[in-house]
Amino acid sequence: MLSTPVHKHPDENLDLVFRALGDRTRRQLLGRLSQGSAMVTELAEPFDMSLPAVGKHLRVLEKAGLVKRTITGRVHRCALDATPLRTAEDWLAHYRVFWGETLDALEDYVRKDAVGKKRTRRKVRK
Amino acid sequence: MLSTPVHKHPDENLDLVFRALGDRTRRQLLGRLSQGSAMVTELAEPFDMSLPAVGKHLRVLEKAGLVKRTITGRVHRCALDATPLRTAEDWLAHYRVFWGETLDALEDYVRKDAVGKKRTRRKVRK
DNA sequence: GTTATATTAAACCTTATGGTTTACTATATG
DNA sequence: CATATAGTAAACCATAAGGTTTAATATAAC
Repeated sequence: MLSTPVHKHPDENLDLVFRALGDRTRRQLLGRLSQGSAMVTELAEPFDMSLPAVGKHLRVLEKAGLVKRTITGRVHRCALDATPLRTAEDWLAHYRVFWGETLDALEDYVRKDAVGKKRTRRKVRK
Repeated sequence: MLSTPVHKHPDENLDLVFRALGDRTRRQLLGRLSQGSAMVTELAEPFDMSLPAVGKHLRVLEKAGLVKRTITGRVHRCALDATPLRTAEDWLAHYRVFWGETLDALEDYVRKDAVGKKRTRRKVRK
């Protein structure tokens, strides 16, 4: 199965996602995938690294839920699934307050949140 | 020195930050620090883990630039520095487009993409 | 049916991680 | 001075990560 891993601890998911992002190669793979799905060989081509190595990276991304693959015959087509990144960003959002041009950022956040959840606009207190 | 690590590759910084975030304990430490600075013993107290272990986690966070410490006598006071998180969020921001109830976002993306690549509109496969 | 292609599996290596315990150092405090 | 306190250092251990190479597997193409 392995399609969308659901974890007991919600944090476990964050572990997987952040750790998956903690590698340049994997971030590049995601970057590539953000422009469209691709088969493993295609994905591996730009890297100075063996195919199995890239395969492993893809599995890490898959386990983090960031990549979905569809097997058709002998070709595995990989596609980006960004939803876990949203969880990551949600976690980061708590810290936005601490890094600066906070008024804009906060407004931004509120706006997005309001749109996303169809919630009555809250006051920005502070 | 070690105060603010500057890395040759900007990506190296992202590696450190994301990897630092990829551990529950360290995220909890950041959470604690987000409510105010604290000395190492205080930080270690809630964890079922030896003091040196927490010390190591703190050093990981420090190397990622997420924690700053000021030594006064024998006590090391640790404080959150969230600026690297901003970098992380900036990276993530590129993917916001992919996780939304994305009509706006998608439109946004398509517009930007069209401008950027002068490419014929692709199908949104799903 | 044979060969080429796409991909994983397995075995292996090296270094990193996350934890422990047992020193050790330095600063407070009685 | 003697001792408690705050913290790191060092040595050690098990497992995970990131890579390699050499099979092995399955599908496609000739």
